[in-house]
Amino acid sequence: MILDAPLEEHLKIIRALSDKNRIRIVKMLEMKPLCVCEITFVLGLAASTTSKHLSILKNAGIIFEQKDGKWVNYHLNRATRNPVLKDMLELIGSRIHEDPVIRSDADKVKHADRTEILKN
Amino acid sequence: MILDAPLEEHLKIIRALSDKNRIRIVKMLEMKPLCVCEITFVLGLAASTTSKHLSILKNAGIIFEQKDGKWVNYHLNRATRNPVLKDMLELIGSRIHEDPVIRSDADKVKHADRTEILKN
DNA sequence: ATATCATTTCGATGATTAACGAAATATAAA
DNA sequence: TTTATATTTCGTTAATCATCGAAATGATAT
Repeated sequence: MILDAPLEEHLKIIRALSDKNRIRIVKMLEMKPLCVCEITFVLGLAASTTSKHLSILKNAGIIFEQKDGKWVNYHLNRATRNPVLKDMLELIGSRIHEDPVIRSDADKVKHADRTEILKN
Repeated sequence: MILDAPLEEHLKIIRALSDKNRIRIVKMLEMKPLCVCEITFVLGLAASTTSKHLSILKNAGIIFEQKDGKWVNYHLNRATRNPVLKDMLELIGSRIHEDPVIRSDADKVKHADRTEILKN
């Protein structure tokens, strides 16, 4: 895809990643694909808010969705050919592991599956 | 500098670079140090607005200032030891040259010095 | 078909932010 | 010491944005 406004395309990606909750989502999806309800559970937001964040990330090409019946699973777009996105994902992937919020999120992702969430 | 909240520090840098005019500033400073009035001239903003953008970039460690009499020259912080900033500067530096806005800015930076600006 | 559950869309609200012009600050020139 | 110039600070305004809850949509299970 050749663009005549690379700056705008850069900004779309950078702005999508300029929000704390959206970075948390990306870090969670690094572990494995997750459905909206799992992400909502970990972030502690309203489902509609999570959905909005996901649409922003999807729109920037950072994640993609895969429907599975009632659920919509979101995946990190690791296979992107967009070099800017590639670089940004690498940056985020390699340098934020030790943050306490990210650690705590990772723990929740590990020990809570979608069936368990449904009980609450 | 060791941080206990790497996520917040990342966000400070990413958010500083999530604005079109601030990316334009960074791209201009890649060429050479510039004073506020030169940057203001190229961006076509109020001087106070430019000053605010510069303070955000400075606060994120992306640029630094050097006073020269009446003028304040801003420099790109190329020598940073912050790996996130290093990566972000590389990303912006290597991939946005062909944008028409950036090209036009570069042209203005090349052909207009601060003495010429003062005439307007 | 009806009820239930997951997700998205919509409309409203509060917070953040980019922008401006005017006033304050700082430095240099006359 | 005035005057002029460069920059920053301040207060305001308009736009953007994150958030919520309610309603709409889509899919499964009863």
